[in-house]
Parts: sequence; structure tokens; C-alpha cells
Amino acid sequence: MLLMDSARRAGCSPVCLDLSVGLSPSSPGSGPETIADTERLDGPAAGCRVTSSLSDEQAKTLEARLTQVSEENRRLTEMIAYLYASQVAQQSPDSSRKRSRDSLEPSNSSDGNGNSNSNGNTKAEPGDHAVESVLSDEGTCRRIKVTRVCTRIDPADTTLTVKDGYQWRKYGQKVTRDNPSPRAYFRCAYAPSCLVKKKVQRSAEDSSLLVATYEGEHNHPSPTRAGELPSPATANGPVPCSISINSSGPTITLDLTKNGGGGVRVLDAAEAPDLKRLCQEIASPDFRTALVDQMARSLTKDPKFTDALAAAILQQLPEY
DNA sequence: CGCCTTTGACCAGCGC
DNA sequence: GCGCTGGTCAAAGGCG
Repeated sequence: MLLMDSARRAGCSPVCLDLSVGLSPSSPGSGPETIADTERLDGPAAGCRVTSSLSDEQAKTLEARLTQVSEENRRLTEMIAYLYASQVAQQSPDSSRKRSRDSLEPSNSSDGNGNSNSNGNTKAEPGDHAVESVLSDEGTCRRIKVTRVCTRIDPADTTLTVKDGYQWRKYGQKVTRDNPSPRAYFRCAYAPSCLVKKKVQRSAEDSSLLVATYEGEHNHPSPTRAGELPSPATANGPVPCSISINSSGPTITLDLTKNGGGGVRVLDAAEAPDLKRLCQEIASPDFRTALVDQMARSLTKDPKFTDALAAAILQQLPEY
């Protein structure tokens, strides 16, 4: 989302990018459930192949560039979260004290669950994709990674399931104020040893878009990544990369994951005759330069960021 | 019978 | 203090 926003503001093109890094939002077995009219491009160690009309070299270049940009995005969000949390912790030592269900979150866990607090710093704002937050919990630092993944589904599908290769147990469902469709709450099936949670809700704007918010990081491999066949109810195989075309507008959603193998899904490709051109534009050095420029500019313009940066620097300075 | 989902109740944070 | 809201619990029921 950061990439998407930056690209838009950089004036490169009205292309929306949603990069999903580190998760496998969909899987080979989930095609019909998560994506309509999917063109599958499988192959051994295929990495990311964008379309059949792109050469392997172009695809590899695109993959490399996207991976690089995603990594930069990840590092920046991580840094911002760390700096912001440091400042919050300094300003209000009690602010991190929040309601928690301690039965499921031992305080010494390195990836406790992502209960949101009043500061909202564990919640990904709309438009964010991956936000890592750091909560200070009585002296111990707890990193909570909040990741947002968008998946296109059949609008008639009401199951609220996101196939990501992990097994989940649903523990609640709520109708929220800002969205007519209910929000489903899932806990990793390996709980309590794994405290990852996810919330799944249809987008309020586009009911065919399923938004999954992951809180925390798995401390175990994906069952499907370990070679198991996907469970029909809760999991399916990982697809490291996917590209979806938002039919409601000139929006491209890229779902990238780090695990190797798999391929790229081109969604509703018939609706995107300019896909190749767009992909080339995304992969171009100009785009990347503009993106980095825009990211830097956005960060330095944000007084919160500069304040947090100053506070962090001050913390690092020796006291005289 | 065991696992999973559903769903109403409950709890805690927050604003007024 | 009260109401609203999001998040969680846990009993009940379904399903293989």
C-alpha cells in the first residue's frame, strides 16, 4: 500500500499496488475460491512469472525489483514502527498497558498476539499493507507484526476464509460499525504455542475483496510448506506471488511472498490489456527512483516521524 | 467421539 | 456512570 500510494503520488501511473511480503495469501488449491478467472502459471522454481506475454528475463527482472522494493518497504515500516513505539513508550510509560487475555499470551513470548491498544499502533491503517509495531510490555520489548493482505474472492462467497497455507481456528465473528459485512476472528491452529491471529473482513468498498489482517508471526512452518497437502477447510498450498486486477478500476494488487517456488496469478487479465506495459513501468528504474524519493519525502514531512527520529537519536546519545 | 463452526454473552477500553 | 464498540469466551450444534 505504501508502494501503491507512493507510486500514485509520484505520478508514475494510476496503478495501485498491494505488496504482500512474507505471507502466502493464496494457494494452488484455492484458485476458484479466492480468485475468479485465474490464469495459473505453474512451473518448477518458477518464481514470479507475470504473464505469458512477458519473457523470462523480464519476469525475473520484475521479480527482483519487486522483491527489492518490498524489502525496502518492510525495512522502512519496521523502522518507523520502532521509532514511533520508542517515543510512545517514553511519553507515556503506561500507554502500553492494555487489556489482554493473558491465558493465551505469555509475557515472554516473542510474538505475542496483536491486541490493539488505544494508541492504535498495532492497527494497520487503511491503505497500509505491512506495519510492524513494537510494544513495550513492562520492560520487555514485544514485536508484533501486523500485516494486511487483500484477496479477491467470489462476491457470492460468504465463508470469509483466506487460504494462506496455515491452519486457523475461528473463535469469533462480529459485525463492525464501519462495515456491513461481518469480521471473522481466527487464531492459529497451533495456539497456544503459536499466537498468531488474523481478522478477515470483506472490504467495505468492494465486497469482492477480502481483507485479512495478520497479527504476529508464525513460529512454525506452514503445514503446506512442509509438504503436507492442504486441508480443504482451512489451508491450501502456498503461492508466493500473485497479481490481481481490480475490475472496478485501474488497480493492480500484487501479493508477493518470500517462500520460493510457485508462480504468479494473473487475474482477469482480459480486463487489463495494459498489464504488460504497467508491469514494465513498475519495474523501471524511473518508477523505483520516484518511489524511493516519494517514500523519503513522505517520511521526512511527517512530524511524527521526525519527532520519533529525534527522540531515538537522543536516546542513543551518551548522557553528559 | 472429537474437532470445528456458530453465535450470543461477556469483558474492557474509550468517549461523552 | 453509561453507552458504544471491538475483541474474546464458551456452550451448543453440525459434521465426518
